[in-house]
Amino acid sequence: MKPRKSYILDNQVGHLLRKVNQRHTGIFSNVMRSDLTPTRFAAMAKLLEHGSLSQNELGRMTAMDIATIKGVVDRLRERKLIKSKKDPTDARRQLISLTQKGKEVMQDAIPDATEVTALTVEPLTKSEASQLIKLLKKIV
Amino acid sequence: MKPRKSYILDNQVGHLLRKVNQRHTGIFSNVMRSDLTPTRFAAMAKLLEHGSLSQNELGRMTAMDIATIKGVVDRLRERKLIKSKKDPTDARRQLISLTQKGKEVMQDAIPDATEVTALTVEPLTKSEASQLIKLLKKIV
DNA sequence: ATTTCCTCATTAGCATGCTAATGATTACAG
DNA sequence: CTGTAATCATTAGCATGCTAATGAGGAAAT
Repeated sequence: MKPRKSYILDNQVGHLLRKVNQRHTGIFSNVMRSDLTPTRFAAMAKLLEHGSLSQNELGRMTAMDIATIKGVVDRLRERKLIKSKKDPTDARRQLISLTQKGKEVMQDAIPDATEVTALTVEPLTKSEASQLIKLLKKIV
Repeated sequence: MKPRKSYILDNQVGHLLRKVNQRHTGIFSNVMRSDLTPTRFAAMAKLLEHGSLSQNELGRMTAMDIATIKGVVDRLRERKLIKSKKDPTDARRQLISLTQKGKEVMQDAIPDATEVTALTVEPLTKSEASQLIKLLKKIV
């Protein structure tokens, strides 16, 4: 009879991912000087790159469903980091873009985010870090 | 002058971790037949292993802060999967343990969870999967 | 032009996850 | 023994993240 392997929670990929993710968001909130969370930053980074996007497009690019991105957009708009207006060519869409203040915030935030990444993989060698990224990309 | 490397969100470890985590929780909710989320399952797995724990201990073992574990414990108790009683030797503590129903649920849930892990790393070779776990453990 | 289908956005509800404030109890130092 | 510190649990508030239901608007076929 084959003995059942015991289930060790701390060896499971899912549990490890959750914990590593916690570590990352902790580092993020320590290092980031602006009032940005990882998701807010992600949204703004995509807006910086693409200029103007609908909420749906922004959600897809940042891997947030439409309900989640709406909350993020609402809070960024409250803080005057983004603005939205009706798409003149499609009345269903809200076109979102960075405000001037939003662009300025991103100038500081991007170096901070770069440091967050460095600190997150700090226990790894350079080669291990790029291996990790390679493996993560493979299972995204 | 050194040109600043452009910031590509999709290359950042944090963003990748968030997306891989999403993938994992999606797989989890598809595969798991019981009404369990990853955190509920984690709590029950630790209780199965250790028998009886205070909320604080359970939180530490599952990497949940005390506010989060309380919500999880409340919902598991509502579903009669765990029970809690005052610690007779320390009036501050709530001792949590699995109910009989909770133990039975875990008998099905553990094989499901094992499959969740397998599906999550399914795009990787065996060697890549264990490399990933090794790297994640190193930065937890 | 009408029907049908698809897309976009909003909303409600539930769950996870954090900080901070509070109160109760225990442990420890003097 | 008493005052102080530490631990445990609860609560409130904010943010992320999902599903499901709804409604408004656009696209395509006949």
